[in-house]
Amino acid sequence: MALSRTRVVRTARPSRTTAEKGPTLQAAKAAQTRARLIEATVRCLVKYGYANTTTPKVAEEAGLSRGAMMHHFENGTALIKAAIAELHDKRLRAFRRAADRPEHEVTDLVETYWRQLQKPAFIAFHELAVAARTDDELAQILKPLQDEFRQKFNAQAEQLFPEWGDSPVNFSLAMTLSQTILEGMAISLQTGGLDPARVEPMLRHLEGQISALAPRTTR
Amino acid sequence: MALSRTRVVRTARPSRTTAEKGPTLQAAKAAQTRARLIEATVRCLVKYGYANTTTPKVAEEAGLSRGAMMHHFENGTALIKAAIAELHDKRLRAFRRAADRPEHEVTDLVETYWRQLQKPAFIAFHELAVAARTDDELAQILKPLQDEFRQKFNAQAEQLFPEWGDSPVNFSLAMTLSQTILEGMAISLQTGGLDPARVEPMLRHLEGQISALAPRTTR
DNA sequence: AAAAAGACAATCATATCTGTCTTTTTCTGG
DNA sequence: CCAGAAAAAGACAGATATGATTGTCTTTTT
Repeated sequence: MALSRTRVVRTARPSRTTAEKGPTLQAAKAAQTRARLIEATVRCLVKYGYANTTTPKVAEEAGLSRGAMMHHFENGTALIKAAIAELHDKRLRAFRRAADRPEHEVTDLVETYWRQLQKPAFIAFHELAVAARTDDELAQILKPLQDEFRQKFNAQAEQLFPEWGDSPVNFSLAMTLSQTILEGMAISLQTGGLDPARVEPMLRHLEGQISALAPRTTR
Repeated sequence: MALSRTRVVRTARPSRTTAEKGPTLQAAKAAQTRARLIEATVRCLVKYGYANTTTPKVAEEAGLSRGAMMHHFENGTALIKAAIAELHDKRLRAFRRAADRPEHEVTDLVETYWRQLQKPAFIAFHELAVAARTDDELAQILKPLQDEFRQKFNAQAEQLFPEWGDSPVNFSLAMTLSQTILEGMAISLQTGGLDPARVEPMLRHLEGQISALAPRTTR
């Protein structure tokens, strides 16, 4: 996609006259089309990778003409930004949903996050993260979101297992361990050719490690 | 770079008549130029990423004209292939060199591989691995090499610490654990925004884990 | 010294992506 | 029912990468 090659200072579409009248009606369908375009963008990120996610490809994936697409997102950059926001919200939403479940085993953290990482959203996110390494503009968008995610990840875990508050060192280690192993496996599974048979043993080992690091072994 | 868009069946350069006479001549300078181009390619992979590693960029990085470059590597694909082979050999060489050291602590494996992963070669390799996910041709080149590396990695470790031969389950786990954690950290350090302060504790924890998995705790 | 081969440089033609602009179609509300 | 705005489609020009071609100079080889 190669974020923004030109820096045009176009005024954002004025739309809806000056009188911000009724909340809206028919134009709510526009939101649906925007959502469709965003989903298509994510699909393209997974199928073609960031570099080959071009505006024609996204339009085709969404079943729309490129012109129509540019009507909803004036820029290819705007599309990527919207997709990133959507991806980020989805990750946080899925996490909060999982945290609301009644039962809370210490090792649930592992299983829940691992399931997360199996979804296309993570592949798309990693694709963006890799691209951001050599794309400053992308990096500036992504970096804060990554930090926020890790922070909320830890906050969620801390809230879920308050008994860990006494040993922050162990907690920090358990978090980094979980994130590194699980994300590392997810990436290796896609790119590095990690043997899928090795996944289960690793998950169990990680669970054992976390239990060992926990102040009170819950099981 | 977008590996090979056209499939030309060009005959390989005949060169040096039929009589394979003198083994060398002054045209060994060509090899030097080829090496320079390959190094430039790796540098570009690190600086610009795979997608933005274009033939003009490589030529510029090497201080050569694009035409001259195309003389040594008829294809952009050929250049990438050569760079991959070089990267692979370098990884294996560095590993064998480390294995030849006199002292062999169990945890040396961790330190050695971690040092490996800090070098640009790994960044370049990961850049290629990610691109290969959505590029079949690249994947076909890379996959066998990745498998070979992991196999030799394990073989090296097995040879270095023969006492592990008795418990293959633990050995397998230790290997996967090491590779996943170290590679995961290296990637997160570049893309995911892993806090560098977390690296040291993780290394020590991993070393502890490996020692615990070893049949005889060497220390 | 002549001829052949290699190294290097410059240019051309094609394809694709990008952003912008113009035109057509489809509503929606007075 | 019809003017007007939003949505959709299409057309266009600028930029860039790629492979191929051509030409020049240097270094071997004969």
